[in-house]
Amino acid sequence: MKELVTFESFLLKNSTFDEENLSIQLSLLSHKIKKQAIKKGDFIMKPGDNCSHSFFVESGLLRYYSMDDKGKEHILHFAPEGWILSDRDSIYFNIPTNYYMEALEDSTVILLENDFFTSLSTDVKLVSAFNERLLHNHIRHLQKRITQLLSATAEERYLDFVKLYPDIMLRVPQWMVASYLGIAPESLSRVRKDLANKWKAQ
Amino acid sequence: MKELVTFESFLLKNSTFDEENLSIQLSLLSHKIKKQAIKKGDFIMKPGDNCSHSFFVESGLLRYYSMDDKGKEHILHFAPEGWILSDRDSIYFNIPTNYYMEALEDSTVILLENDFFTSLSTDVKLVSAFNERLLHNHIRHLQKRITQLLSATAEERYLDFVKLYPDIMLRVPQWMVASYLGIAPESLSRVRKDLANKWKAQ
DNA sequence: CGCCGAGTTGAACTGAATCAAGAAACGTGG
DNA sequence: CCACGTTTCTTGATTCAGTTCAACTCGGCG
Repeated sequence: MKELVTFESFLLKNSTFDEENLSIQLSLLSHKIKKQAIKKGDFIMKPGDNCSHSFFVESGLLRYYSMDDKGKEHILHFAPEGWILSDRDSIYFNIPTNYYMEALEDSTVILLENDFFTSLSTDVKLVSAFNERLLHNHIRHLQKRITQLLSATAEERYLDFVKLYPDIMLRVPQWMVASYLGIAPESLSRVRKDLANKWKAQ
Repeated sequence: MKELVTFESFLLKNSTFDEENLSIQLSLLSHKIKKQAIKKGDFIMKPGDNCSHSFFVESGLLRYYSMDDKGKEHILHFAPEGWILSDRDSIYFNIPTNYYMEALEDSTVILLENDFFTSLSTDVKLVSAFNERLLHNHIRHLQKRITQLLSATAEERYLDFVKLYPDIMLRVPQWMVASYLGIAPESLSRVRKDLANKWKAQ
């Protein structure tokens, strides 16, 4: 079990909502905020579902992945505490999702209805600025991933991964990291062995 | 030279702006709307630039690419007429871009200042809805690309490419398509040869 | 005409996948 | 707390998709 990242601190960090007002609003809305405990191995979304909300991960760890026509899993990203998990595509265009969201540890998430943020503040500008920030963060992340997949070798990708998610290597089975990197589990094992040898040789 | 996609029709398709108002607003703003003609081979953005606007491609074709540390180009996407070209990352977080934007044909683009859309309509909700739509389209596109890079072979990627951009294969040198697909130009040549043979054999 | 960039083709090479087998770690029930 | 089966990880041998390098063709263009 890792530290608990409060939803409030997340909102403060990613928006310009006034601190006091936000606190008040959150307590007023407390009955509307639905928390959900998820056991390791459980799914909160599966292909075909029409995704109507996003999830804020308060504690634990989830993964977001798809399955290709050959039955192979591809992990798009991990969502540890403090991250938001959502299929923007499914929500926004109102189409069934192609992705799985699975808990890799016992976790608690906060359900975010689509209209949740608008009820947080009457200031439309603030709300849309906040939403925009989330979208831009998402885009940034995706774009980095593409550049990496286009140009980096298995080893480089692994090193980048460790930088991005320093602790996740310790929290999930290694084959999932391989799935994230888009390489075979055996290859990751070898990459790590080579790096260890290089390290010793120095 | 291909057809000209008007900026107005683009706006109408991607927003809920009222048709008449939009028309009026656009003519009122006509002095603020800057068009730019770009000759084939010219750049409208290079790494290090602080990108302060987006570009709507009215006619012609551009490419958006990066250069890795080994000097290899990677084309993130093409932007034919009717597309918007922007580095969201650079604009939003106000950091220098890592990308090139180059005209592959003589083109005309419309410069979109960051505050342009807000001046289009006083209705904040409409403007932010429009912006959101663009962002979601972008995310959708990026996510597809990642899934594809993770799971598809060179041949599958090429077939997907032809579906997405039916005519671009004819408008740009083949090695650029290879760069978009993340494969060597020789490989693309072979993929196409194999496909041609399969086709004949049927 | 001769040059040059683009595309093709062949041959050798290589990074990573696949297949297979064994070792280690893990969880569960007795 | 141990024993057992299951999953994960490692290692080796082999294969394969795609790269690299080099030679050659073709079409345009000064």
